[in-house]
Amino acid sequence: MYVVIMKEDQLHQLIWMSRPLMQAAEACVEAGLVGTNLTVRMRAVLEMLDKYGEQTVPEIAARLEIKRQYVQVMCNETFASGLVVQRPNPRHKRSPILALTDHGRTLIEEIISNEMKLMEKVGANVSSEDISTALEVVLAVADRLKTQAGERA
Amino acid sequence: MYVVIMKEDQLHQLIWMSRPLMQAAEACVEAGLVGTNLTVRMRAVLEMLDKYGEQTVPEIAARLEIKRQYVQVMCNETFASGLVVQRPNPRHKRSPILALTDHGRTLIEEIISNEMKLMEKVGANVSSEDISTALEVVLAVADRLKTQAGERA
DNA sequence: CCAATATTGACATTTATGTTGTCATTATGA
DNA sequence: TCATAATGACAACATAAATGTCAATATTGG
Repeated sequence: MYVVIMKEDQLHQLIWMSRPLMQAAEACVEAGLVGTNLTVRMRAVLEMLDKYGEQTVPEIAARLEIKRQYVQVMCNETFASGLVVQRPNPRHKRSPILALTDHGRTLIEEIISNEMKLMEKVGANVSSEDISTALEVVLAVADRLKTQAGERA
Repeated sequence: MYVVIMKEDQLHQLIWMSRPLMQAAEACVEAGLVGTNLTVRMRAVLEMLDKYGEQTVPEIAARLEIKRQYVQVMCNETFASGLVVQRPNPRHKRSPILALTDHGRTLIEEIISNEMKLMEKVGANVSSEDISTALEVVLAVADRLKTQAGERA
């Protein structure tokens, strides 16, 4: 007898795998941070600055989709570490632009480079095509779910 | 000029989509619980009982991969709601087996059925094949990441 | 059968990751 | 210029979960 696994069941399963996936990913990131004096949230700030360039606290908050008040705390910590400098913001005098120092850039790029090496291992026996497909699916599904969640709220 | 997006970058992106995906999914689940007097964690307990049959608190904890002490709290709440009964456990006298009441079963199956309807919407323009592929990729990646995280710790 | 060991429920404390609310201080823009 | 918005700073709260501990059983190897 065939057991037909319906599309909806698979989608449900896919979506609920996101939690263990995230937890495993965070555990790996955390492991990669040992010895750097960085916390996961400081790493997140550095990553945003490296990926999208220098920016203000509210901008980072928008990208991370978490409240600016909390991002403020994260950024203050990161600033205190000396990996980031505050530069005057021509667009808003009270809100400095955060930028990586050389040390900060070197550090975050090294961390991300190590994470990429981990990605090589993790994706070793999965084809590029399948990863592309998976990414497309997940992006589409996340987008739809967000819309739905927004509508119901 | 072509911009070649490397496999590793896509995998990295896929993995980090798990956070927003999870958040959107949880928001949808929460929205579906309005009017039921259920919390998200009570729903999780009911789902485990519906999916894997009657079981004890430590068993549920193992499946959810969270500490038994917290699952105990979740289960006590659920028990208090009357959606679950405690049955004597022949294998361990201090640890009763939790089982859904008829009302509990009806309720959780209705909730999940509604979630499945949401899945239909969300997956409307994604093919079954692509969803299968995505699920396989995500399962494989999560598994590998867990192994990695375990090894480093 | 009994002693050593493990399991479980119950409870208290602590931590991590945020959210929400508020205030004073600027900035901005009509 | 004046109403409104944005920002940083701070406090309070919420939630999910980990951690530690205890007493009461249960289980199991000798």
